[in-house]
Amino acid sequence: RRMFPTFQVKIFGMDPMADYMLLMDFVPVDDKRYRQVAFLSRRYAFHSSSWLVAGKADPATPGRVHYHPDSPAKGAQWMKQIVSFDKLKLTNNLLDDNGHIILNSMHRYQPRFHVVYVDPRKDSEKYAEENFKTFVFEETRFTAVTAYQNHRITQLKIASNPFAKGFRDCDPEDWPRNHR
Amino acid sequence: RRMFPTFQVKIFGMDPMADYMLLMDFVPVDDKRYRQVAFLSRRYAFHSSSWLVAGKADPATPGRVHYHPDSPAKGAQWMKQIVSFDKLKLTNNLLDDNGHIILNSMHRYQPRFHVVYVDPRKDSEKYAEENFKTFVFEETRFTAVTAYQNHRITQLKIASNPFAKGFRDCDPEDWPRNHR
DNA sequence: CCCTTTTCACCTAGGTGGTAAGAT
DNA sequence: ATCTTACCACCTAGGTGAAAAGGG
Repeated sequence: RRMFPTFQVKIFGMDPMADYMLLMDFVPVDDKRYRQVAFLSRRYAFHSSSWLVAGKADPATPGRVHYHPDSPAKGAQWMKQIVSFDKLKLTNNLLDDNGHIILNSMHRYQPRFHVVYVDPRKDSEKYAEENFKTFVFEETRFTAVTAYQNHRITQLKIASNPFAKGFRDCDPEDWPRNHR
Repeated sequence: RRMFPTFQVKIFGMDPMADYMLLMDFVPVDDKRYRQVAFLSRRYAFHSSSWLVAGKADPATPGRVHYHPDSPAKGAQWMKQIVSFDKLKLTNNLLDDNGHIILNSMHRYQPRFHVVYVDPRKDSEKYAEENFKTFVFEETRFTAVTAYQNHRITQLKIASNPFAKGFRDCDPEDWPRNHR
């Protein structure tokens, strides 16, 4: 499924006339597997708001990368507006052949953003190191799940993802009019 | 609206490692404007199956071009499968600002297909002429209309365009089973 | 009369969380 | 008990010709 909210960046400082590839990958934050504990009251099940360490991380195949579908493009094009990775999809299927990013459920991940300068020189492979720059935003870390473990996350997504509009109690557009 | 059926080409003979831009444009077939004649019976209106010349063509602004959205891409990528221009859209709105191809209704057009080799040399502008090749398939000529003038064209489109499935009398998939 | 514009029901295509059943 | 899978109703987004209304 798609990652939501979408990873978005505003880019400055590129050479407007040069070509760049933009891509993302995901690295494990730690070597742990997590789990949730549910409290059972007489009538409802609640999930605790924090994660417990459940043991050592599951083995992972080498991480895939996701190229932004507009790659390659000129610096001017990338800088013109916010770059959105909304086509990026995550899966827990180790045998996936759709090119989606494979993550282990109940593990913590750090999204990474990479910029590759497309070097026009013939022996560009030699300069791979210097034509490559990685950006990490720690606030984008998350725990991968197959089902939401926290009701407030569910509500946040229902409220903000247009495709989940069918689960909203009331239309946010009407809120100022119908409520006070 | 989209052009349907879609213009599609199978490409051979490119340099697999070189970059190419693929694009289309439309040129008038002649300097004429056409019209239809309807026969009126007691109960129905019929259109004749041929076009009458109705005068000299309307003035036209310089034709726009449509770049295949995958451009630029490597020769290997273009040759791998049939290239389909299904995103190309036509309009009769002279003030269109969606980048669609502008055509005059009731005029005849010849689609053209162009291949541009992206020359890596610094002074590539000098070689523009030789890096450019145009292909014309006369069987793709058509008359632009705002409403279909021929019932068989309508039926052909309803039968073959998935988006018009709602107007089909019976599902072509079921045909061998439900009919004989 | 002939053609164009606008709106509409009906599709394709695909992204949501809910839910129930399944797995360990 | 905890997590995963498969399917579903309900959305977004947008491509169809029909039909009615409009224009010259």
